[in-house]
Amino acid sequence: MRRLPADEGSQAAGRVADVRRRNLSLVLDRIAARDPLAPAPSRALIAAETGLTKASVSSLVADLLAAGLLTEVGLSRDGERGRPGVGLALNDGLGVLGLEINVDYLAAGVVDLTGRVRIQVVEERINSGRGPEEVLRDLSDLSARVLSRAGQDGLRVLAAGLAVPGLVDAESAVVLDAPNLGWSRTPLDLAPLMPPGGRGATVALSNEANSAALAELWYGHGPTLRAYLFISGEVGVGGGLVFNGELFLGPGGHAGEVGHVVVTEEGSMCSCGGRGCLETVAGQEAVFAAAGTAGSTPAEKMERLLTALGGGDPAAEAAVARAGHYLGIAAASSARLVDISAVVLGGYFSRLGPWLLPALRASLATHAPRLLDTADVVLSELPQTAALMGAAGSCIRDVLANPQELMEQPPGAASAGA
Amino acid sequence: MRRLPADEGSQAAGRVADVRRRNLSLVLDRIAARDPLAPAPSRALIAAETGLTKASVSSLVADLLAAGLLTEVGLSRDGERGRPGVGLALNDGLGVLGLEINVDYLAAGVVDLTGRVRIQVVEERINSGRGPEEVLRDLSDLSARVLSRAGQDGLRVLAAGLAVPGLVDAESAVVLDAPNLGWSRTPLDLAPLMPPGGRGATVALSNEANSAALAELWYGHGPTLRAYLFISGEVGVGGGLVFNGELFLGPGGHAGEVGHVVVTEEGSMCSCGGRGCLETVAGQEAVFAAAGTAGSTPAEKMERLLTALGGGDPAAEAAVARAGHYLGIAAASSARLVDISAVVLGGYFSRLGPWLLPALRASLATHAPRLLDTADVVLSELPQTAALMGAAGSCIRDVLANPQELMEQPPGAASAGA
DNA sequence: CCATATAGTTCAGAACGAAAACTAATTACC
DNA sequence: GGTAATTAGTTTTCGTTCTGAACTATATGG
Repeated sequence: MRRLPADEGSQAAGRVADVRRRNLSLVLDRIAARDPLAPAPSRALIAAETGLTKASVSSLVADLLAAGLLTEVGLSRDGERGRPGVGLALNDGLGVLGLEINVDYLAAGVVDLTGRVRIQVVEERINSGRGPEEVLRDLSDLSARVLSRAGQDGLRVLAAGLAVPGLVDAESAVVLDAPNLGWSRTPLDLAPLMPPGGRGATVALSNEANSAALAELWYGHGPTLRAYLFISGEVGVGGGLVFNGELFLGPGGHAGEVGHVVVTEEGSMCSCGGRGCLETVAGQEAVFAAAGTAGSTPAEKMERLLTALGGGDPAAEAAVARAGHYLGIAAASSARLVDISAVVLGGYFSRLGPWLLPALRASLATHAPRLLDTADVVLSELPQTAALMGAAGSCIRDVLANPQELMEQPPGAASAGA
Repeated sequence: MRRLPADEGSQAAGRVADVRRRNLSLVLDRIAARDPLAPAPSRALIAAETGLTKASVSSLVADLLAAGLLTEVGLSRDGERGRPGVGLALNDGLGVLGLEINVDYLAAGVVDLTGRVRIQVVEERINSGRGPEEVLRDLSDLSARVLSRAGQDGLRVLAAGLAVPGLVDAESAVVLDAPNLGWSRTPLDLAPLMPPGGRGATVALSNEANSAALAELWYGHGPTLRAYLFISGEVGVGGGLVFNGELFLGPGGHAGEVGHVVVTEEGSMCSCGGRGCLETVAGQEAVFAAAGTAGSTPAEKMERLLTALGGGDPAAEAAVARAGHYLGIAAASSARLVDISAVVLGGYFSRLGPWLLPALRASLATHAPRLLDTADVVLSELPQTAALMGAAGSCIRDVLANPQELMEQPPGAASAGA
């Protein structure tokens, strides 16, 4: 019986040092997970929460302070007796660069370790049909502007992430298929986008819907949901599956493509070559066509559709309800296959909520009756640049999960790029 | 922003001893993953494969030998120069009990640590409609017979697993919903089924399709597949998702319910209360009805259907092709949502292969055109009791993953149950 | 001022894997 | 047959990490 190579090396030998890495990350997580309004946790509190001894936490915190990841923020007085604890917080002088290429805009921003978007620039620009070199040049300019402002604000930028509207291979930084940009099997030269002095070798490439799903996890409804399917309505219909606080990418990295779930047997041809995909009945083009919405750009059509809906236009209402119906079918199937307990609608779906949700809920009730007892359908409340926030957030999680990489070189030493 | 309780304690503090547990398990895995025909690996080989030092492997193996999990099996001569290594193998005097309750039979068996089914008894008996006490009593008798034979064969039985055709809550040993048995929210008293002297507190309860999917992983096509959806055709249609050598249960433990993926908008009512579920068009009843197959039991109908198919009966062929068509739609949707690269058909589907596969492949080609380039549709070759093997296999994996539990008490000491 | 309570540090101890030196067992070659 | 070469496995020493207990530090309450 032949076995796959992946079978062999899947597990690495455990070393004593791994325990340190895990516990460093554990301490950081306890501090990062804290509600910003709550008082900053002390060493003693972290010890009690994690099960580590006070001695261990002191040692771990000392390392993290030395690495510059944490800062001590005064005494935490709770009015109790005894020595007050010293509050610990993530160093908000550290941040990561988030980048986004979308069909009709480019965006760059810096998010600090606490998750606050400190700097953000969006540039409207139709990118569909433009070549990757051209687009990356523009993005690089935007990035340079943002990084310059970050320097002025005293922010050290550690890593960078880029979200694009298409399937990607993150390892090799290749856009496998981005029909709405017209890119296919397009390798991206991301090295020039890497902020100087950043740790790690390159910019993390991700799918836009996946990143938006993660933004929802960290900055949106995520903390109240255990498992959800994020459905992103842009020109195409993308998605992301989040389970237990983690994005589920699947073995090949392409999970969550809910836009190509089959929802109707006799559907029209999809850009993926299939038939009956959700995208063919709930994508922007399909809805605009069904509603009879005219306009020169997607944004313009969207405004007109909203106007028509506001005015009670029956064709518009029917078109959106039809999209909701099929979204419900896709959600029902997804819930059964992967056991999600919520659906979050993002992108243009979130603006259509009042007209979309009734049909979606009715459809769910028909096709997965008991699901609505425990599951929820909610609208995303994140801004347009959710994908940027998610791409940055991934980098932040990465830093917090591997703090030792920052500890090897003293925080003052700026690396000299080759 | 409210956070879920699960958010808090999800990570446990790392301890130095965890490294030991992980490495013990790593060594066991290297030995267990070995092809039974290949020579038994030596300490030195394991060291080279795992990246551990020879000293560490020696120490780990010494513990595992002392715990009775491993045995030394003579010298491994490869004709090379140098001192020959001592072959290491799993102790085949240790086994686990696998149990299965199905609609028309009960089964019990003992599988040893190497994965060989050493003892197995199947008792045909229609269980639908019978109460759980009655069924468990019969199963207990069967189990006692099997355990007695195991004792005669010198097999020590460490743990037990039970597969049932329905949704389960494994933690609380409750069958949430097993429509084909007529059980709903039925707690099972599994303590009496636990083999005396076994480690662990109770019998692991699992879903039959999930367990069959795991049996496929360990004893069927699994080793050659990276990620697959197992679709089990019994009275109902069940399923299991396997990624990277692990069953994906989803956050609530109910993932893989492919039988209730929506494949047709205007389908008939399903037992789950929904409409258009795969089960309503590819379940046994639907296919028998469409084919016009008569008979008093499902097994009898199945034989007649196969006879009709063998004779070229157009109604039978059309009925099975129709099932294949909808299986293809479900597979296409699943592939997009969770990025599987193969579909394995089990249960009664595997016997219908020649008539099912062409329609299934055609349907996949229509709805997910590029998928067949990289993905595969294969038939399970496992016996009827695949779920039993999978339930036992889970227990074996559990033992191999936590060998320290066996090391605390010397192998001779039989525990006295309360 | 002193008892009490809580926060945080220091230090010895145990568990573990890494590295290197060592012993053991076999083959190749003269 | 004897010796060098080669590979397997063990022993010893060391560094890392967490734990637990003792200790210091800093607050409140009378």
